[in-house]
Amino acid sequence: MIDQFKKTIVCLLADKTYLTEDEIDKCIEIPPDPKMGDYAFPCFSLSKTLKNSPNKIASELADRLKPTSPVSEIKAIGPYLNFFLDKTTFSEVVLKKISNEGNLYGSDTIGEGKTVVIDYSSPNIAKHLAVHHLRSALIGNALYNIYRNLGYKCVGINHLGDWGTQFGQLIVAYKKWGEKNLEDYTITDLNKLYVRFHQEAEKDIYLEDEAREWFKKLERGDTEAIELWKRFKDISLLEFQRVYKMLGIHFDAVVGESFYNTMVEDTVSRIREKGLACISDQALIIDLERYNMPPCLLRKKDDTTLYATRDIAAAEYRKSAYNFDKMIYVVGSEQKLHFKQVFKVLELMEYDWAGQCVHVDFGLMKFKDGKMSTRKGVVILLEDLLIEAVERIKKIIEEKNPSLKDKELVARDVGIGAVVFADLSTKRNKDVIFDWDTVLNFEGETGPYVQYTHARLCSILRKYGKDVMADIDYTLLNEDDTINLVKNLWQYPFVLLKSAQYYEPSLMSNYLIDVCANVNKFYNSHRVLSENDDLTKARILLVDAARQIIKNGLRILGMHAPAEM
RNA sequence: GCGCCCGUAGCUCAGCAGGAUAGAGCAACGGUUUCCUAAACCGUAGGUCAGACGUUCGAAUCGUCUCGGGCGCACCA
Repeated sequence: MIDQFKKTIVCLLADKTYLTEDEIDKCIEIPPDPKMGDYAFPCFSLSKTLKNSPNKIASELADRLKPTSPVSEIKAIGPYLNFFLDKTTFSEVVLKKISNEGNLYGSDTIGEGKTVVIDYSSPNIAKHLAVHHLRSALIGNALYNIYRNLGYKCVGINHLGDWGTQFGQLIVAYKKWGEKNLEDYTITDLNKLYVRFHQEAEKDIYLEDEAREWFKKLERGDTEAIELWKRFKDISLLEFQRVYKMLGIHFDAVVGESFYNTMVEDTVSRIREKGLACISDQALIIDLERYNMPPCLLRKKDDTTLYATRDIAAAEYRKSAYNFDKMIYVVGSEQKLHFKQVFKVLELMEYDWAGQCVHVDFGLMKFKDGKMSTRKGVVILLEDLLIEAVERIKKIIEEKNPSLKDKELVARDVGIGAVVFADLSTKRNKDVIFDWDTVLNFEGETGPYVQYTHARLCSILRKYGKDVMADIDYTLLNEDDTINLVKNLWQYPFVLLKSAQYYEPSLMSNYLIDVCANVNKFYNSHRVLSENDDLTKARILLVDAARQIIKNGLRILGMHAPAEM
């Protein structure tokens, strides 16, 4: 979607300057203070070519440009040429558009006919989903929603870590210390085995060799190994599913690394045929020294494959299965080098789609006193966190709104929403320190704040009880804070586009905070339902539009927007 | 050692394809409820944008270096 107001200004300027529309478009800014205007054109760059001071150029342009609707005034303020929109026309265009498009407002068609594959969550099996698994799942899920709203066909893939030496480790641990019948095992039991393996392996150096031996058996299809592995996987999936459901995370395909086991052979052959591979220290590698990278390992000296090998095979498979236009890997930044290597190998294999692969990385989640580690068993389980959040919300509901219906449901929406929003509200490349108080804070810039604002707006509309009409007297929406809110709502589609462009859901969560701050300011200083019918109608339309934007935005982030809370 | 990321208020963060006086929230203090949900709103206080140099009409934003923190660098994923 293009900003039609900005477009008008660009056209006006293109007519009176030497600059192209594109060049002007890039320069146009929004002034820091709305009193200065709605859009601004800085004249610094023109001052060089015109050999005149920017202030003078601005005032000369102000004289030469005639404001035409929707522009009501063009004024030079210092070196800036500032444009004022006619408030009435502006509000009418914006509010009518939102009213007409409703749930679809902000959607775009730029992605029509294109497919984007998104790989997210992708936890290792036999371990609990813990808080540090949140980021990949939530960022990936949000990107899925963002791209889908822009018209792309999305394929969400949960690339389970269900293959690798660690399953050799688990088999060894189970055979040595497994007490119960495997039927009765839970993920907690598996986790204990895993932790125990690493404890014992520090004392017994042969344990790792034994584990590698079992993984080799697994890769060759040994019945006992497969049997155990399958059970481990079933136990894990059952628990994962429960947490994904709570979080509202959706996948189109849950396909683990093991799935590519049969394809790895062919992948390796193709790489060898291209003459890319060589043997080094008995391992099969691709030397990447020319590209300033350490080698990419395809096969260990015991002949088993590594995750890089499987990632290459998976990429090939996904290209043939989905013919994507873009493939996004939502994986922590500690794997940056890995993906750089994998993408380079795809390029060396002469796949023209290698450039369509993107690693959307994100910072580590740590505790105050260090990194979370499943190996040491130092984690907070995701499910525990979610349950705790819901419990705390329940208490607050009892306190503030005891007569609320569907308390359980609302508590879930708000409690889980708080966790989701907290995670999505910092830029993804920053490391985050997990802190219960921060995640479970429900005041200020939080998920509950956004949901609460939405609920208040719904409440007004409920009390109003009539249909919302778009044919209102737009001159009534002329106060500063009202117009600011309308301007803010107008930005939604551009925020959505930018979130996609930068793979950055936090742009959306920060935008929603901004909208809600404006809504609450408006709410506190203007009475919506009043004796004045025309004014009521006008404000109701604005309330409904704001409600719609918040709802659309929350949906993008993967959150619910309860009508009451 | 080499490479990548981060460093903005006491804390958590926004602002970073250079632009007009560096913004929020939390915590602190003070105020707002006969009125649409006070999970809200308003106000006070809080800053050498890690530091230095450079590019520029202009730098929190770009470049170089230093310091501090994180991550990665061949048989784990």
